[in-house]
Amino acid sequence: MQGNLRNAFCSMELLAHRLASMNALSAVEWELLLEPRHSSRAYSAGSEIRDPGGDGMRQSLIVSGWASREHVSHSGRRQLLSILLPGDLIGDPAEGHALDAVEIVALSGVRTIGTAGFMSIVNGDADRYSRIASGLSALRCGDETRLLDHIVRLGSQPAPQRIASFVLELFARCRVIGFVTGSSFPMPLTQEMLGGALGLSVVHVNRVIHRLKADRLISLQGGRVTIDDAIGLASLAELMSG
Amino acid sequence: MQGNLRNAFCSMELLAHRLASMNALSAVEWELLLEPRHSSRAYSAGSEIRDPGGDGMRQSLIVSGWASREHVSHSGRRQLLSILLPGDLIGDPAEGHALDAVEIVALSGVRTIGTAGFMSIVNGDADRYSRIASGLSALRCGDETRLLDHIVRLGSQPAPQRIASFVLELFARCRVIGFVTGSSFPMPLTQEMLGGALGLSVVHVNRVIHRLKADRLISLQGGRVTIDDAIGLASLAELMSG
DNA sequence: CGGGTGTTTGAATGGCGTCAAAGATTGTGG
DNA sequence: CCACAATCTTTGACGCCATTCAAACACCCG
Repeated sequence: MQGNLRNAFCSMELLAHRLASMNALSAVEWELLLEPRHSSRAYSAGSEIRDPGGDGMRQSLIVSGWASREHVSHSGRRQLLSILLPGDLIGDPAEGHALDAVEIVALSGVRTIGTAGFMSIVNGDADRYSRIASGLSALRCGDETRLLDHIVRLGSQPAPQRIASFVLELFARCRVIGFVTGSSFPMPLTQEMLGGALGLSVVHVNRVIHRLKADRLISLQGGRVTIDDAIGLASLAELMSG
Repeated sequence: MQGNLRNAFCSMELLAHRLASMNALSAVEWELLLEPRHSSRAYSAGSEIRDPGGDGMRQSLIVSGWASREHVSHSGRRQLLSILLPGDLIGDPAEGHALDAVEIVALSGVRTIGTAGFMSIVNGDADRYSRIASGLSALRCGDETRLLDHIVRLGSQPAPQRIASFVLELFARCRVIGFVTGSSFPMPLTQEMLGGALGLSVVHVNRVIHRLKADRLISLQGGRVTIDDAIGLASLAELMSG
């Protein structure tokens, strides 16, 4: 994987690895996935990831950077509905999934590649690309699971548990895409973004994080999280799919 | 519709009306939908709606009563993820939708009819039943939208707004299935269930409801909600799909 | 070096949960 | 039909979790 990292910014490598880890892929499928793409696009932190020309560019794959689906309420409050990592897919708003109709914002600098062509190829030959297709639907299912987890977090957990379970979710997702070194992973989220996702104020996020650090559960530095006590953190989090 | 209500307990009439209101259905599709079913099953309040024999009986349609998808955390706290009304579908847990893998509990007495056979007929002849199929996928999309709304509620709204937007959601859903008379509709939910759905304690639900009544926004009596000031309630709720 | 963004801390307020107990309602069996 | 149990609703008191306001502090970048 080391050598392939060079291609990470113009290929679907992360997606391929995620799919392969669920279902062994055929040679033809690998070929389609690793074929170099040229429809890359860059977004600066804070900008919206949209489909400017209606040409399907919203249907894409995140190859680097973090983004989030979010809802801005009438009062101006921002609720982050879900976090998008490298290797995550952004679907077509017109395709009948509510998740894909929501505004998507780049949280850090983000680079994407279009997947409209790829998707139509996969859907056009259901036999040849059956493993990819089933893998894609499994990824969707994972998105839905995270949505449910988030409801449980917001509805029934106090702030420390919310943050703990959220960090563990991000940890697990980063592990799958190979972003974990040791027991630490990058988390380019400001405390304001964390608050926006978890329904907490910036101030309180800060205080709770400090408590978690004081309890030697996690450490934070330079945009990286280190999980110092995985067992303790997990027993604090106690979430459904944890 | 009056005369058909007699059949409501052994047919898919409510579902048919929901589908027809989105997409005009062909005669053949109407025929399939209104064909009498015999796989009815009854659940008492509080019992779990499951698939006892693995014979697909979990895949069903609610014809009467209310149910909820819920998650019971390790500490015993119950979080209601979504409410299921008559005319709502329960999917197959093995079919790749996280929502259908969650425990479902009857909130009141519930009657269902199996839909496994129906679904395989629809999926087996995509041309003949295309409007039904697209309608079913639209219903799924609506489920997903409600999930997102719920995240916004739990994450960014104080108790009065949560209850207001929740009541308005139920009102809109009841209207579609013809359960609204005047500006009131049945709501067989205890305040404890409301709290479980909205992430609030029973006591606080009670207090906030009283405030809403004092403000002449809603009234409650005999398991029915009456919306006294729709505009005021909506302006309080301020939700994304409201 | 200065400005902007993000982090940290304090103090005060209030929303909401918890505990406890008393009505009100429903349903059930004698 | 009444008595009783069980469930649900309502109310008060109290305390904590979390928000808000405010300001100081660190960091990054031009």
